[in-house]
Amino acid sequence: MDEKTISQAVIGRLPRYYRYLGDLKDSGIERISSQDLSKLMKVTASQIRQDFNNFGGFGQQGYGYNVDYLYNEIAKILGLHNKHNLVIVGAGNLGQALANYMNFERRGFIVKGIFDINPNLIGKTLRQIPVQPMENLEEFIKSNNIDIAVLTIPKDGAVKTAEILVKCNIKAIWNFAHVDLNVPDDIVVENVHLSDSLMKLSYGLGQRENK
Amino acid sequence: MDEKTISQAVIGRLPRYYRYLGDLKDSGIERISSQDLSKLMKVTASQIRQDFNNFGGFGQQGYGYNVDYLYNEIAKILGLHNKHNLVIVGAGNLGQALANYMNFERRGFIVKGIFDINPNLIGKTLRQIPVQPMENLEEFIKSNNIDIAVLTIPKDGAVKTAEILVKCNIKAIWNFAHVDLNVPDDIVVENVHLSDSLMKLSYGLGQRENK
DNA sequence: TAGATTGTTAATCGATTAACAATC
DNA sequence: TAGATTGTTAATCGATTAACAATC
Repeated sequence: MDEKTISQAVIGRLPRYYRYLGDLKDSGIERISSQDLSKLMKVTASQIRQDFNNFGGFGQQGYGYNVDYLYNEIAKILGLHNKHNLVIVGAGNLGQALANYMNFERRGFIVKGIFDINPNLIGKTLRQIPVQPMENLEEFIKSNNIDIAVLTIPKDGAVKTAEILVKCNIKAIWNFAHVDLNVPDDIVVENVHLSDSLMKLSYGLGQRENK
Repeated sequence: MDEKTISQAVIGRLPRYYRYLGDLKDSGIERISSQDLSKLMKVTASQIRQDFNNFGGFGQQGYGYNVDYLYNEIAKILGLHNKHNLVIVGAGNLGQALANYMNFERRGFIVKGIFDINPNLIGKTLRQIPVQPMENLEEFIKSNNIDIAVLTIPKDGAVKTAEILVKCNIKAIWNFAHVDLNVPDDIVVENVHLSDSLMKLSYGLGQRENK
């Protein structure tokens, strides 16, 4: 059941829809029209209807969209009901922050292992999980059914680690290193380039001054 | 000197160009053609030339682009030579991670203050900077020439804090909370929605299974 | 000068918005 | 039934790619 592929633009908007629908659900709102949602989210109603229709009609004429149903359908599209084992590579501040802050477990992402190169961190535990030395990574991924690696280490380490991950047939990499990883096409890579984001902010500040 | 406004698509690509040019510079490479850069970055040479021409011609026919010059011009466009004072609101793991990991100072972003609501954190220091209670925030921003607030607190706190920030005439907000902040147009907001990113990765994994 | 490569115009492609018929 | 609102087609807009003349 491989329907026509959906554009990245659409996929990129789904999490935001999901967030708003979750809020509506929490406020006990049962149904919403594309027009009302459009006002709330500051996008066009046309875009909302087009986006949802990529997946084949979640609404009903004259009624709108059922919030609960739509919320759930988007979760399905995004694969949020699936469970995935993951490892965090890099137990520094950022790795720790993600482990604590992301609520991975609640979202179906199970943190199975944490790895670091720094001997001072090894053996410490983060949310009950002991930090292991990098040498264990390859073996651990292979024998623990790990789908995802979160890379929260500096760029040189990240490139090297990515090579190991490829060897282990990792399925996805959530990459926080400031580098583009060169991995085969069938590995899902999602980049979070924080410094890129900060540079965009810097640009915005510059424009602001010019006015 | 307010030239025609540049599309977000172009601005969004500049940090990546900047990163690659920095690497080329570090490897001692002096000049590069759009074609060679295109191979390296996996974008079309046409796009590269179009992008740069938005700002008016950084290259030279028959030669290409001077790496050092281009690197510097992009830095200027992004406003990376400017200095900005900032505060971090939220001294939890993520706030700490950013303070340590982002190398703010090296990039012209000066961390002037750190704030938190948690009494256990107040008084502790992060890179020589004491964590202050939230009550001090408003006064501190006004009297310390703060341009940017980094929001690393949960969503309810973030919305409330944004209101305070607006009152203080903050110029920009780097928002890590999972919520869209509703602030006046002249405030630059750059969002980092980590959970959105993770959902996109989840979608990618789902697609992968279907093949 | 000849070769290389940009700057820039024109063509194409894709994404967004508008409009409206279908239908609840 | 009449009113509301979707699903979907058509029109518009903007971004990307291709092509080539200008020029170093």
